[in-house]
Amino acid sequence: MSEIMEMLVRRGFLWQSFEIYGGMAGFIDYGPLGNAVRRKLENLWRKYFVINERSVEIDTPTIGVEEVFIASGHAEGFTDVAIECESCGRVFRADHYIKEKLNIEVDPTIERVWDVVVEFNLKCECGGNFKKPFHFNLMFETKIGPGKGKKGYLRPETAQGIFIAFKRLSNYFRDKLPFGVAQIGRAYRNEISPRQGVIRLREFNQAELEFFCHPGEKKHPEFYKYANDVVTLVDKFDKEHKVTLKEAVEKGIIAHELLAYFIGKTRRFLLEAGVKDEKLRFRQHKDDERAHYAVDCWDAEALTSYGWVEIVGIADRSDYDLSRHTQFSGEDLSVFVPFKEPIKVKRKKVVPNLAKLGPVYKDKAKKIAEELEKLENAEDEVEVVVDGEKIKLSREFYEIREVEEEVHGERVIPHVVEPSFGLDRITYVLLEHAFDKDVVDGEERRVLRLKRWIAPIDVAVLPLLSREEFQKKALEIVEMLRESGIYTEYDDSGSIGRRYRRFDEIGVPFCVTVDHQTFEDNTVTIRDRDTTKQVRVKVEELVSVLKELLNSERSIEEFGEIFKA
RNA sequence: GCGCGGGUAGUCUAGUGGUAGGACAACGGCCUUCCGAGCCGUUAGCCCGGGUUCGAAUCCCGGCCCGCGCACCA
Repeated sequence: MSEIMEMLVRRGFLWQSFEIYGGMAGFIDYGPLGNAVRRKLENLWRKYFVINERSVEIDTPTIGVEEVFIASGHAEGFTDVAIECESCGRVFRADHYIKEKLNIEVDPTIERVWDVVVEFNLKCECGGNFKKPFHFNLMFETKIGPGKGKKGYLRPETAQGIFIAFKRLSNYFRDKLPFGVAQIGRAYRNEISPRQGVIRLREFNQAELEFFCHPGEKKHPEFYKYANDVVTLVDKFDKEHKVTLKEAVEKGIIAHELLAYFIGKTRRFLLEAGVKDEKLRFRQHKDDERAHYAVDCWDAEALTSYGWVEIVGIADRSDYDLSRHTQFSGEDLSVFVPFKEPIKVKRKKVVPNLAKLGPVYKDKAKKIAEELEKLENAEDEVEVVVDGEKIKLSREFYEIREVEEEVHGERVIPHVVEPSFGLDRITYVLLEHAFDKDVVDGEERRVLRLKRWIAPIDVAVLPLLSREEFQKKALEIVEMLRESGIYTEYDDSGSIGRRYRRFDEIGVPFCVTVDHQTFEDNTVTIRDRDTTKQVRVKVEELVSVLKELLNSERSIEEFGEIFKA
């Protein structure tokens, strides 16, 4: 295990789930410290992608009924079977491969595919033999209700819950595009081989924003905020660019402004959380790498000990999901978009001649007229269907007129741009990027240089000596800090140096020490995790000073004289 | 899912068939005027199951987990 993972497990950030039963790959527990970091990260995400966006946050079930994933495309081929070559290792979708090579339609079951492979002695393109076929759908299946139950799946992304509820959400926004809907929650993928610590999990935390826009207006009014940010981009041809987002859009590296906006916003978010700028890049998916729903996709990637790791995916899903759910549910998921000015449109209109229709068709004449009016255009003879009866009408029963009409808007299926964040991976990246060593008084020190605001514990209060009067005073200060909402720990075990190291290792930004001078002038020292320097401040000012320090990256030296013991 | 290598206290590690040992950490005490000090004491371990054997941490089989490579990652 890497040094950082060893520390994270030992000190209570996270560990493997189900340990006492032997563990299970792909699941982790967040311990006291890791949970605090992830929660704080979630709140920062809310600040960026909900509060400071035209967005709302919802919460939908983690189990979805089968229909959802048939429509979304996730279940497609859940009975599909894959075959893997034992010499070159390539994997094929079995039914497709058999159709292509043998022109045989085969039931996609492991048994049938294997029969065919054996019977026809089917080989890989490289000449190698195939191993026994296996299923490759990665969704967890479940049954809803007793008995046979209804088939459901654990969601592989939070996004579908948003698309399903689109009509309600659009109504909430009074059908005004653009708008965003966010969801933070768990998602599940039954990975074949979870690896790399927390990087690939079977149950993981996502924060997703679905930002719905007019297909012709993939822009954002606040793009100017990030337009001049210089970002590292790797395009789908593996070409690296260090350019401003404005240039990237102008040069066509990024397809449109809205994607560029979210790349910029994502970058600012990650930097504020503590991802190192020099270890961050945005990489465009290659054409064969994109998910079935995406037309363009940029990943934020962070450099870690595992290499470059995808931590955010920013995809243009176009109208894929809403169209599919329209098609499968029969509900109209389009939005009426009014034009700024009604436009006048000339078109041909079929006008029934009731004076002729009436005498001939009697009581059916009215219905025939209604059908005629629905027609877009007409030749010299048309056929309409009334009450199941086909009726041919010649030109004398209607006129074709060129008319000018006012059109006030159009119905569009919105497109959606989706920034999707893997919170577990980001949390890990923050911890790894913060993990550091330096030398203090000739001895190596491990220190977790988290941004102050995201540290799981704000302050540790330490009596210099484990004597009763020191402990009593320190505990009074602990109570004072806790009452003011500062997450405070107390520790009187071991020498002062040992305790400083303990809190350095888990990233506590400040230690407050009660020493002899405290009893003379009611002052304590504040020690800075990153520099190990100390300043002396009055106990009365401690809360306000600490709050200011915790909400900024200001130096402790602004708040008191440097104290040298 | 395939191949290779691993799994001994909280962590790191010694132990190739015969009483499971150490270091660090943690906890209690003594000491102690600021950066992993010292002394005394305490807690705590052979991944799980089966087999071979008088006897298994050790050898064999299966499983689980971890690392690396391949594949997968919608």
